[in-house]
Formats: sequence, C-alpha cells, structure tokens
Amino acid sequence: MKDHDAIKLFVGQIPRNLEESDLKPLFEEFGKIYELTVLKDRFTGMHKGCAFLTYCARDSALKAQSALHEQKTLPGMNRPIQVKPADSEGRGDRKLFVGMLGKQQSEDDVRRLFEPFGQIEECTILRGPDGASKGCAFVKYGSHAEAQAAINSLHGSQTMPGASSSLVVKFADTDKERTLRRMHQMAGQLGIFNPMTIQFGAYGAYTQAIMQQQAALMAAAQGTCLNPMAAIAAAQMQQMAAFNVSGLVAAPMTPSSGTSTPPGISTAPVPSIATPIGVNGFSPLPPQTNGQPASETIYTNGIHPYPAQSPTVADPLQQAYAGMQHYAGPAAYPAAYAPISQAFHQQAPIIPQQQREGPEGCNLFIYHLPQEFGDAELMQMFLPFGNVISAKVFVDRATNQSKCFGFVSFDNPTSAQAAIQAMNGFQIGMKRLKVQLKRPKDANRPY
DNA sequence: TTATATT
Repeated sequence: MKDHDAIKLFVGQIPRNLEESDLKPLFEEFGKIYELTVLKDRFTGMHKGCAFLTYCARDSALKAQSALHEQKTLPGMNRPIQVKPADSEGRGDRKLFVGMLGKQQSEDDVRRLFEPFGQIEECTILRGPDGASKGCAFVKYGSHAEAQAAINSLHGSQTMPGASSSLVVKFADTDKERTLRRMHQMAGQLGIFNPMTIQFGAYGAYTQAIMQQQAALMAAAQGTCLNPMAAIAAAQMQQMAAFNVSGLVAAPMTPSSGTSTPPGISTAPVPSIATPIGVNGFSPLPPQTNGQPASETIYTNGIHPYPAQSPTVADPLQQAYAGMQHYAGPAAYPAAYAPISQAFHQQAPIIPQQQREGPEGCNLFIYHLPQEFGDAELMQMFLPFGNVISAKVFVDRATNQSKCFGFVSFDNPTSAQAAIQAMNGFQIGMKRLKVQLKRPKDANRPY
C-alpha cells in the first residue's frame, strides 16, 4: 500500500517510445512504486509524453523529485525530465495577488520584497496594453505556508511611492472566482440586477425620457415596414431586447404584467413603497386613473412634478424631455435631444470592457451620484450619449459604500460633450449632478 | 470631490 500522505508526481518530457515497463526501472531506484501511468490520448491511444507516478512512500517521491527534476534529459528529448507534484495534488493556495504597488516597480523589485518568505516560482506585474504597470502583480510561492507568511508580514506593511494606500497582499482569485466575477460584471452591464431602476425608474424624468425613446423605436419597428427607418429599427430589435431587461425600459415594455417582475423585486402597490417624499427623494405621481398597474407608475424628477398622463408616442421627443431640470435655460434643449438621435447608432456595449480609460476628452468625472448608484446604473444613465466603454462608481474599500462619484468613458469626445451638455446639472432628488471632463493625471500640480 | 487593479 501507499502512505496516507503520498504525493502523486507528474513526469514530463518522456520519449514517446517508452512505456510503463521501460520507465519503471528508472523510478524504482528511489523507492517502491505504487502506480505508474503513461498518459494516453483518450481517443487515439497516442502516448502523450508524460506520466503520473505515485510511490508508496512520500519520501520516495521527494527523493525522485530532487534527483530527477530538470536534472537529466531522456534520449531523444531536448528538454530535461520534469518530476513534480501533479496539479491535482493541489498544494493549497500559494499564489498571491499583490496590489497597491508603485507603478514604477519592476518584477525584480517585487521579487526582492517577497523573497524573504520563500521560494518564488513566478512573479508577474500586471501591465496594460501599453506596457504600463497596473500597480499590481501575481507572486507564486512553492507552498501555501510561504504565501501565508508573506501575507502576514507584508500586507498593509508599507505604502509604495505613488500608491494611494498601503500594500495589499492576498491570495489570488481562483479560476472559479474569476469566472464568477466576470459573469457578475456582465450581468451588471446588462442591468439584470437592478431593483432600483426596475421599480422606481431611479432618475424620474430621465427614465421617462429613455422609456419614451424606446417606445418610439418600438413603434417604428412594429409599424408598416415600408420605409428605411422602420427597417433599421427592425434590425435593432435584438439589441432592443437587451435593453428591455435593462430595467430602464422594463415597465413600459411589459404592459400590465406584474407577474414578469424579476425575483426579489417587490410588486407591492406604490403607496406602500414610497413615502410622499419618496424613499430616494423622488416624489411619486398622483395615482393613474387609466388602469395601469401601480408598479408601472412613473416617478418624477425631484421637486418638479411631471404631469400625470399615459405614455404616448404621439410626440415622444417633446414629451420625453419635458421633465428634465437643468441649470441652463432653453439652450439646454438641443443638447437634450441629442441622446435620442444618437441612441439609434448605439452598438450595444455589452461586450466585456477591457479598457478603463478612453482617449483624452472622452473621460468624464461625475459627482453627486445617488448613494445607491452602482456601475450598472451609471452606465445606463450615460448609454444614450454614445458608446460607454467604462462606467465606474468609486466605492469605499472598507465599507463598500459608494462615494457618490464616478467615471464614465466614451470612445469619442463628441459623445462625452453631449453627455456633459445634457447631464451636467441634471437633478436627482435634492442633488444636481456635476458632469465634467476627468482631470488629467498630471494636472493641478502646485508647481 | 478625479481610478483598489485579478495572468
């Protein structure tokens, strides 16, 4: 039998003409073999040039590893033999994520920092496409214990030059965690988990503006397809369907259902949800008298009540923006119309974002966001102005609470300007948004 | 009140 703590070894760089019987003598030198299996292709039966090897004794495995691994090259091979614990042995987490590094720190710098705690198998600085450090790295040790020792000693131990907070040292995400995080991110971009916007239409008149816009598009698409516009609209139907789940347009597009409300979203009548002032500072409209379910009631934009009336596509443009509140006077109106025309050529930005920042002049800083706005809500708010390549709300890392400001990046400056024109000063509850170009990193230096 | 990032 084999030891309870036996190690399964992976053996690589084996000539394909050697079978188990040929290999056995070579490895028996270090102890009694419990199991030796050459890996074969499951369909063709072809020798894969590697094997799994388990000794009866753990000690035999360790001896074989130190004597053979990278130590000799088998006939016909041009790389030395590999003898090391199989991946399946899972020696526990030993890979670390390191954050809050200085952007100028090299792999060598990081190695020097982590060397005292163990054997480093791998050290990689994460870099953007331009090669610039992202201020974080992966460091892999030979064992879990070494990795843990590094965490204990280094996490929070110092603040690197140029970093905004002390060094972060933690176990890296597993593949599963990474996949989950990606999925969650995508779901957020599709607006699937957006109770606020589904129930209330978080930003009142603005929401209505978008809903009207969508309604107009739908009407065009459903009408007689004899004109080019309708054809275009029809071509956008699939994209529209994506929008339909986005919460912003869920209410008008699921007429009088009430049963299609996503799980976890209350369908209780409005008065039980919203106080006269509204939970979020929004005032509810007077009850509708046309038989619409309460859950589809439209909310107004703060102080100024929007006239209660059924949605109509008769004059969607004018009606859509009637409730917008701006610092600017009538001059704001042309800008307010821009989103509607631009919405047509929008490519659904549901492809995962790899880019955080857009070109110069395309990145906006937004302040006075509602506390409950997340990345998805921020993105939805700015979608009508163009291709949003990134929308990020700054959250406090300790409390996970929004700091009520964020960043939105477009792929072109015109969209960014349109967004500023339409959304700067936009009133939400008691606050008005501040929307301006993001300050360049090197600006505002006193000297 | 101007980016805490995951090969």
